[in-house]
Formats: sequence, C-alpha cells, structure tokens
Amino acid sequence: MATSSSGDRVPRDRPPHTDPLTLEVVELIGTVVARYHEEYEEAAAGHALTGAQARVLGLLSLEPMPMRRIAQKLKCEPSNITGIVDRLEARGLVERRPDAADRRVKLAAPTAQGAEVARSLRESLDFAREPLAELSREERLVLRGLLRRMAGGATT
Amino acid sequence: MATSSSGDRVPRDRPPHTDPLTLEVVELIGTVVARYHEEYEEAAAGHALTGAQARVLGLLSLEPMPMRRIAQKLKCEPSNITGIVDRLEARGLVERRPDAADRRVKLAAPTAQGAEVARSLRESLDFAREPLAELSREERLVLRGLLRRMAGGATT
DNA sequence: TATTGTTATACTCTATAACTATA
DNA sequence: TATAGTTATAGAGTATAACAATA
Repeated sequence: MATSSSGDRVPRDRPPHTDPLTLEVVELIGTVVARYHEEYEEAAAGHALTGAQARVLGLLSLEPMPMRRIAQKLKCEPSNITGIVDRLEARGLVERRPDAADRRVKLAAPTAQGAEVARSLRESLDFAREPLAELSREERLVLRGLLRRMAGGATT
Repeated sequence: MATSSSGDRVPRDRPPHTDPLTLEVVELIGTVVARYHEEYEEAAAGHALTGAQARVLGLLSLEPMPMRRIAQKLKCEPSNITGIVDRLEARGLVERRPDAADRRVKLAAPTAQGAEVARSLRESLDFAREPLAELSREERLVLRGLLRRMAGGATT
C-alpha cells in the first residue's frame, strides 16, 4: 500500500508536491489517522460504546460541562447531544446535574463508573506511545513542531 | 488546549509514559487526527457528499473494484456498500459494470465526473503538505520512519 | 427577546439476517 | 454448497425546525 517505498534517490527538480518522500509521508498520515480511528472504535466497542458516546464520555471525564458546550466541542448540533447523553445516562456512566447559576443549564458529568471507563478507554489508545519512545528527544522536538503546525490553523 | 507547552527542561527520572514532551506529542496526534477528519468532512460536504461517499469515491478513483472489496477496504459490511454506491450512482459519479470473468460480480467505477470530483477532493486535503515542505529531508526521513511504525502493526 | 435543552422529523451509516443469481 | 450483491430491518448519529422553561 506504500506509494513508492521511495528508496534513497533525491529528486531535486520536482516541485515539493511531487517529492515522493513527501507524498509517502502524506499517505502515511492518512494511514495513521485511519488506524487511530479503528483503535478508538475498537476500544469503545470493548466497552459496548459507540465512538460518539466514547468521545463524549472522554470529554466529560476531563471536565463536566453543559450540554451546549459538548456540542461545540464535538462540532455538532446541540440536539444530538441529548440522545447521546441519554444513552450514557441509561448506562449509568454519566449524570445530568443542575447548574446553580442558571436553571436552564444542565451539567453533564461522569459517574464514578463512567470515570473508570473513560480512564480505561484512554489507556487503550497507547499505540502511538511505544514507537514514540524510540525517538530521540531531538526527533520528538521536530515532530512536535510539525504537529503543532498541522494542528494549528496554518492551512493557508 | 496544549498539555503543558513543555518548555525545554529535560525530565530524566520519569517513565517514558509521563515525559511531558511525549504526552504533548500524543495529544497533538489526537488533534491532528481530529483536524484531518474535519477537513475531510468539509471537503466532502463542499461537493454535497457524506464522508462515507467521499471515501468510496476516492477509493474507486484509484482503481475500480467489486462491491465486496470496497467493504473490505472500508472495514464495514458489504450490505452497506449497496446504498452508498446507489447514492453515488444516482448522482452520476459512479457506475456499476459487469465483470467479464464472474457474472455475480459488479465492478464499481467512477464516471468522468466522479473522477473529477475525486481529484478535487484530494486536493482539498493538502493541509499536511505545506508544513511538511518546511522540513529538511532528514527530518522527513525521521518522520517517515515513525509514521511507518505507527501505521504498521507495531502495537505490541 | 434571547438562550438552554428538548422533541419531532428525515436522512445516512451501520450490523444482522435472509434472499437471488450465479459459481 | 459456497459466494457476490441485494433487500429488509433496527439502532445510532446527524441536521433542521419548533417547543418549553428560564434568563
């Protein structure tokens, strides 16, 4: 599935877009993204959760928050969160609490069991750490710099 | 959202799991994965396609293939592909062709318009290339090595 | 009047199981 | 009998629009 396994020749006269090494790295990023999702779905399924449910639970395990903000974090419509939290609540993993300051707001928070599931879920996602550990500190710094640029708004 | 923005201190006495630099890189990978997906969905929506439809179209644009193999590539049940290809076919982006060798098989292939949409879709996903271009060849080689290990089966 | 969460609706994706036409 | 694709069904995620309670 690798594009060209681009040996060691250095193509000097191509535009950067066509550099086989860059192309392979771009493709590998796609592969890693796919693998990340597979692992995430698998880990969620291991707890009889869907991906969306696992994401919400993971989010709440960091910090309880109003329904509205969950939707903002997940970049979906608030109306969807109702059902997802409903199912998590039915499973005893999440609860809705009133907000003292604003009675319109409901704060979603993980139960003790929910927090435990969230922790277990996080640990299942370690596939990136092992290969990372083999990198030197300098290599990790290069990687961090690259990822920061890719994560940030540097699309332009 | 960055974990600690871990300056430049070197923590020598921690297990690799807790090294703040590694932790930040792991978190950044999650962020990049999320961004990758947002961009993909946005690009698909720009052509009035769902993510699944865009993935199938992209796959077929590389090589026409039987319905069954699409399901294998997408890691879903073959029955789902019927509907997705139905909708792509209704849009005139994909067509079903008979397989000369086996009359049970239907080969899904992009139309000229479908190939054009797939090409446009691919170009929308360039957000990784620009920061990549700023890396030296050596840095890209390090990155390739890491991604290969993360992409491969090196979970254990 | 504006906002929070919910309900109602419709569409897509998903897995499961049963069906058809080939092999 | 086994396989490729389909159909039927049910559950879940998604967006849109309208609603109740509260601000």
